[in-house]
Amino acid sequence: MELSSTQHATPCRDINALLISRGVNLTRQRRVIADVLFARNQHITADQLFDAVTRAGGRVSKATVYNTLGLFVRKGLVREIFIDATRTFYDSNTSQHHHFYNVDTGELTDMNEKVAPHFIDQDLPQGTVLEVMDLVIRVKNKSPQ
Amino acid sequence: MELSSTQHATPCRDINALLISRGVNLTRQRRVIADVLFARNQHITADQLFDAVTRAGGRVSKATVYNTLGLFVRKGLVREIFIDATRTFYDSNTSQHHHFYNVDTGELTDMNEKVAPHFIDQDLPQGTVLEVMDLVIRVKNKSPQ
DNA sequence: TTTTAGAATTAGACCAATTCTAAAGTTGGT
DNA sequence: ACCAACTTTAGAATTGGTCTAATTCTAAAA
Repeated sequence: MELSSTQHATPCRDINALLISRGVNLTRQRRVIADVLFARNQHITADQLFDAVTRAGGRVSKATVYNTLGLFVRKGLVREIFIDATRTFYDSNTSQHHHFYNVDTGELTDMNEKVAPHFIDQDLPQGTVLEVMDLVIRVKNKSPQ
Repeated sequence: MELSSTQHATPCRDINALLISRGVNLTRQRRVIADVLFARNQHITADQLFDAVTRAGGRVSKATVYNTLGLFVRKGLVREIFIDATRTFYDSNTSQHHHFYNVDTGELTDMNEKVAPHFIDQDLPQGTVLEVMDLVIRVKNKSPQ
């Protein structure tokens, strides 16, 4: 176990336990991906995650990053946020919350609980149940007027 | 002006006026695209729109469909809805409303006004103004118990 | 330990949606 | 009619992501 740079002091044991508790089989690749991903709450693209994992010295292919993110989404470990056709983010914070997206800067930020809408999550279309509620408020920089 | 099939009895004059009023220069291609698009309220992909325009006898390239949709979005004539990395819909109804997306059927439907959330659209991040609020509630078919 | 079967990983081919390019065609103002 | 600016076009290129088939790993049994 050659984990040289210990810049993110994530308790390895906890992440292993987390993965196992969600029915994810452990592999070296999944561990290093999870280490980087869950080091902190963040919004990250598959590509950025691949870079981050690579920089952290974990040798993992891009396909595995995609596979693993897909798996983590299915297991409820991360949330997928579709911003547009070329921007899919993964949010390491799965608690129910919403987002601001700044179209000028490309920045994605969490919405304060207080600002978030209150919903009647009944009244869904006949014969359907809620999967996930995605609210993205697109904002732009105030023009310097 | 060889408009053979008049299946959608959209008043041509109104659509022309609409485009002009939004600062869109008129061309044959933009007219036929608008005719098909605004024939009714609908959620349509660029590809579906290309097919529909082609079926209606309007000879327009796919690049023009993309260009024109982009233009119409910028001019506030249609709304862009990003469902995932491979599904971008264009909504010919620009009035403020939200959507249900059925992940099983791929169906996108309008949310009833009464169900929609009520927002405080203040409290946006510092220095930003609202661009557009995108709420997509993803639902799935109720499993047959 | 070895074996084994299923699961996971990989590189690279592939795919679909979209954008780009540069040449040709339109348009509206004069 | 003429011109400059704008628009359209086909096809190439790009991008984000998925698929494939061969290889490697894992964990449990022998």
